[in-house]
Amino acid sequence: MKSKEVTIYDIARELNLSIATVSRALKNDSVVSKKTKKKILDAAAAMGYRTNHFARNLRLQRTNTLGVIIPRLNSYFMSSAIAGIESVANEKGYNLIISQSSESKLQEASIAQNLFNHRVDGLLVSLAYDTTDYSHFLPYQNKNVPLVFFDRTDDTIDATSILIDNELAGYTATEHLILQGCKRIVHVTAHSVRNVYQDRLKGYQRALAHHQLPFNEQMVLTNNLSQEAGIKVAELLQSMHPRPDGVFFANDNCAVGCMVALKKAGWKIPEDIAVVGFNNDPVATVVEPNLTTIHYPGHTMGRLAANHLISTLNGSYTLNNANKLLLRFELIIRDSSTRT
Amino acid sequence: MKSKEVTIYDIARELNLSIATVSRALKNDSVVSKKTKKKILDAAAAMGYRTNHFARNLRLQRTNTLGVIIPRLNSYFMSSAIAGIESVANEKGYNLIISQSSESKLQEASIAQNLFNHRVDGLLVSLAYDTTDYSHFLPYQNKNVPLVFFDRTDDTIDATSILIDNELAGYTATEHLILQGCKRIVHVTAHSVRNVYQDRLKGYQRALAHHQLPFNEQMVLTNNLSQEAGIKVAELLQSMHPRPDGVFFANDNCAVGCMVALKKAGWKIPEDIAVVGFNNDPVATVVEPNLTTIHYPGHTMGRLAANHLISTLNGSYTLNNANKLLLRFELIIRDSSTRT
DNA sequence: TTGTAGGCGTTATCAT
DNA sequence: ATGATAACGCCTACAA
Repeated sequence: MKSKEVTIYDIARELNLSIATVSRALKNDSVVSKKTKKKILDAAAAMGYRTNHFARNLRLQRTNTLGVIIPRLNSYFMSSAIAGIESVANEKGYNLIISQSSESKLQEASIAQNLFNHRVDGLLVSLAYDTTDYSHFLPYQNKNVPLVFFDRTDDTIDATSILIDNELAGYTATEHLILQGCKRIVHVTAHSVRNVYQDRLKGYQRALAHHQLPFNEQMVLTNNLSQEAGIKVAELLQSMHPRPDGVFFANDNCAVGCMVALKKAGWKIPEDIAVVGFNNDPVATVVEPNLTTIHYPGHTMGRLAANHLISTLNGSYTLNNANKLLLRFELIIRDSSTRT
Repeated sequence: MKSKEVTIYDIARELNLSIATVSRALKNDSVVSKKTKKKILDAAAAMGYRTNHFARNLRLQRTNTLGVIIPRLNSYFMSSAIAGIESVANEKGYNLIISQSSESKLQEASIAQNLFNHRVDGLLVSLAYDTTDYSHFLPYQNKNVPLVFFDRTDDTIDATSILIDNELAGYTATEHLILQGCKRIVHVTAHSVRNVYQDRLKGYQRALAHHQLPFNEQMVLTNNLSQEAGIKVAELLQSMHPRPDGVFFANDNCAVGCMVALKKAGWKIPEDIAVVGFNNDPVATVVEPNLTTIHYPGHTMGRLAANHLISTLNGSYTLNNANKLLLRFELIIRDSSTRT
C-alpha cells in the first residue's frame, strides 16, 4: 500500500507547465526564469517530490556510484581508508557501494562482476591476499570504467595504484632492529603474492644484506596475520635455536598477539626480543611495552584514491594509466624495540 | 569512447526473436522452450550482455538495495555487525549502501534523506550519539519503507529494533564489581540520550541500589568513549577523594586507554581499582591485566537485522511494527576485575 | 523562456 | 511458445 510517487508530470500538471520546464528548474538550469523556478521548487517540496534516479541514470547512462572492494573492514587502517573515500564521495555527490572480499579471490571476482553489472562509474580496489588472476577486472578495462587500486595492489594490472613504498618501509623497520643490535631477526608476513607483503619482505632482505647479516628462509614465518596467529608465532619463536632477538611483523595485530603470548612465557621485550609492527593501529599504544611500528595514512590514502578516480571520471585529470602514487610513511619508535 | 552496451534488442535481432522472448529467457521464465532459452542464454553470454538495472528498477519500482546508517565503522563491534548484514544481503541478492553519520545527527539526517531519494527498499540504522529528533525517518514511514534499528535504538520510534538488554548488562557488570568488594564504583559513559548508554547507566544504578550502595552523580563521567578520552578519565579518577575502587566503562576502548594511563601513574589493577568494559573488543585481551567485559554478538545482530528487514520486504514476515528483539549477552570475567 | 517528442532498456499485458 | 506494445520517469535536441 505504498503511496504513489510524485513525478515531474504531476508538478507540471499542478502548475500548468511542461515537464521540460520542470525538469530544467529541478536541475537549476539558468535558462528558466527565476520566478517559475521558485514556483516549481516550492511545489516540488510541497508535493514531496524526489528525483527518480533510475529514470535519470537510464537516461544519462551513468550511475554516480563508485564501487569499493576491500578485503575486510576490521582493521583500523581500512576503517580510516573507507572514511577517507566516503568523505570525498560525499563532497562530490557520488554514492558508494562497499563490499568485502573476505580475503577470498573467488568472492572478489564475484563482487567485481556484480558491481560491474550494477554499472558503477568507477571502482576502488584493495586486493585479497591470494588474488593472482586479475581477469575479473578485464570487463572494466574493456568498457573503460576507471579502476584505482590502493594499498594492496599489483604492478601487472594496468591501472593507477596508490600505496606506500613497502620495500623501503620493510627496509626501515628491519634496519631499525639491526641498529638496536639485533642479529637474528624473524619476519612474520602473510601470503606472499600480495605486493605489500612481498615488498616488505624484500626490504627486510635488503636491510639484512646491507648490514652483512645472513638471510635464512626459516626466519620468515607466514600466516594470516591475525591476533590469534600471533600466539602461534610465539610458540615458533620459542622453539627456535638459537633464539631470535628481533622480529618484524607485517601488521600490528599479529605482533600484539605474539607479544602477549611471549610475555606470558616469560620473555622480556625488548631485552630478549625486540619487536616492530606495521600500521600503527591504536592497539600499538595499549600493549606493553608500546609497539614500534610503521605509520601510514589510511584516511589520506582513501581520499586520494577517491579523488583520483573521480577526476578521471570527470576527464579533468589527464590519466596516465600505468602510474603509481607513493605516500609517505613513518617509523614510530616506541619501547618494544628500544634497547638504548 | 565507451563501447556500446548490449541490450535485449541486440540479442533479439541477432536471433530473430522478439525482445519479449529474450527478456523471458533471461528471467528463466518456464514458459520459454528449453531450446530457445539455451540459444538466448548462449548468445547473451557471447555478446557480453549485462542487465541494465536502471531500466529494470524503473520498470519494477524497486531497487533491491538496502541502506545502512551507522555512527562509525571503526569498532570491532560495528565491523562484525556490517559483516553480518553483508552476508545476509549477499545470500538474498540485495545490494548495500553503507554510510557513516560520524556520530552527528545532522549527517545522519542528510544521509537518511539521500538514501531515501535513492529509493532504498529498506533501511538499517544504528543511531548517532546525539540524535533526539527522528523526523528524518518520517518519509520512510510515510512511504512504508521498512526500518530496522540495531544496537543504538530508540523506543519512541515505531520500528523494529534489535539489541541486547543493556540495563541488565549494566546491572550485571556493576554487580560483578560489587561482588568483588568494590564500594565506590565510577561509571564512564557517553552522551546519555542514546539508549545503550542510558540503559547501562540505569543498570549501574539499580545494582548499586540493590546492594545498598549510594548513588552519586559525581561518579558518572561522560565523554566520547575514545581511547584518548580514557586518559582524561584516568586523571579524573586520580583527583577523586576518596579514591574509587571500581570503574565500569560503557566501552572497551575507553577502558583500555584509562588502564594504560592509570598504570603509568602507579595504580595497580585490580588491587587499587577493578575495571570492567563493554563490547569484548580484541584489545581486551591485549591490555594487562586482560579486561573483564560484556560480550555481545555483532555478527549475529547484523544478520538478524538484515534478515528481519528482508523478510519484511518479502511480506513473508508478519511484522509487528513496535517490536523489540533482545539478544543474549555475556559477562566475560578476566583479570582486570578479579580480586579472588 | 517554454513546449514537444523521442528514447534510455526493461517488464508485463494482451494477442496470436 | 512467441510477439507487439505500452508503460516506468527523466533528459534534451529541436521547435516555437
